[in-house]
Amino acid sequence: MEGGGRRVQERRRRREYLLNISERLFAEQGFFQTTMSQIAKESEFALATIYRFFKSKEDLYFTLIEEKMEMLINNVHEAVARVTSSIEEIKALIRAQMTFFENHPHFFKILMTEKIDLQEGERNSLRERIARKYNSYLNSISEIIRKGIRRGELKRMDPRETSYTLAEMLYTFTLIWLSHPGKGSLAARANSLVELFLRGTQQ
Amino acid sequence: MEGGGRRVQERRRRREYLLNISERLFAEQGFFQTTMSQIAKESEFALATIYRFFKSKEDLYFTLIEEKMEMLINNVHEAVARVTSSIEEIKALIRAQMTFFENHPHFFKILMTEKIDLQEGERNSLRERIARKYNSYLNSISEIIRKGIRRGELKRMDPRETSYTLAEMLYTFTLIWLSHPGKGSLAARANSLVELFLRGTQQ
DNA sequence: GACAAAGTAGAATAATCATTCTATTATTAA
DNA sequence: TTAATAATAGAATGATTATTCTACTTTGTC
Repeated sequence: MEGGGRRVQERRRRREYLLNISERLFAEQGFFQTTMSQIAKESEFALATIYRFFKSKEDLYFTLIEEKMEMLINNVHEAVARVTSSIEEIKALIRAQMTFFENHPHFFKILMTEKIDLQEGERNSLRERIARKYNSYLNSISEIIRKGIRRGELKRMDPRETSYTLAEMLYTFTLIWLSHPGKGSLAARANSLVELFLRGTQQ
Repeated sequence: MEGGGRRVQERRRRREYLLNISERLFAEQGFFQTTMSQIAKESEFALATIYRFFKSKEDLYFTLIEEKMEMLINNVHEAVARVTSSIEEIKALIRAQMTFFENHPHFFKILMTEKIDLQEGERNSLRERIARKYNSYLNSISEIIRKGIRRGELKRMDPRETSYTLAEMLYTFTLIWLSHPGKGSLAARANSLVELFLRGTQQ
């Protein structure tokens, strides 16, 4: 990922920059309300230059989602691999994701926007690639839950339903935390979520 | 709501029909990919006729969301009013919503699409009206949670965070249930959700 | 039957964009 | 230096689409 001569590296840097600018605009305004000229203006690239990096607006959009999603999945995998018990795995999973979303709030917003379409199967082939990736991400959460049940650390319940719910709870906490900044640390919220997920709300 | 002469009633019926067709199209294709001509063709109304009922495409879109949201809120309020304990209120809330989404799956899809924008404050004044309504809906859930905590039926926790989470869990269960039809009854799923929310996942 | 209101078809309008094209200007490797 | 490669500005293209307009038809009311 780091290799290549200076030419190649600079090109990669520019591409990265373009992706970041686009990510912000897409997050703030949505796909259809963001125009290519806007991206050109804000990134200070010429319109034609953008098309040297990406085939189309859709290509740009889905590429940025795919690359960030890959980063997220890797982060989660690494964090989970460092611990052993299922409970610890769940905690690691939650913390890794919250940290990632904290550092990439624009991506979080885009992911929340796309989520519903990723679960249903849209015809768009670019979206399908991402949908597959998103599902593999959900499946890896399911796997953790399933293992927890097998080990007797968790109750017997539908692993898919439970893991999707965990993912959504996590999004909710992240959303609230992101939209009310400065109120306590991220880790504190992570612990509340773990509590809620493991032990529920009843007195 | 039922009054008016035949003229008025027929007009209302046509308006209703138009809203239903639009709802389906918006749910299937999203706001920007759905065109007014498409709505005209599918509803068998003339393009100009649609503009007799609604000022603009946005007006049509937001009106349909607002009216359905009002129905949802009313249903939930009525269901909750019939029981007394907090636990029963939560169960009633969950069942009422699931029933509603089961009967209005297109609205559910649209609501999931808009949710993220409703929580952040978009500039659009039509959307703001809905955002207010959506927040009052979330607040009424918060109120139930808060009361449960006060009564000692629920643990002490952040009521807003907890209630938003409950709403999201509910959406998740509904989404899974809707996309895998025929697998057991709705009520059964409602009970699983209640269990998960109240008692958590840990063995 | 005759006037008014509402509905219709379809063209006209006007704006917006994604994408491509052209001609010009750096930048680089040899 | 020089040929090639990439970047640029900005206009041209081509398509789409929300909205309005016009002229015509239906329907209901008196």
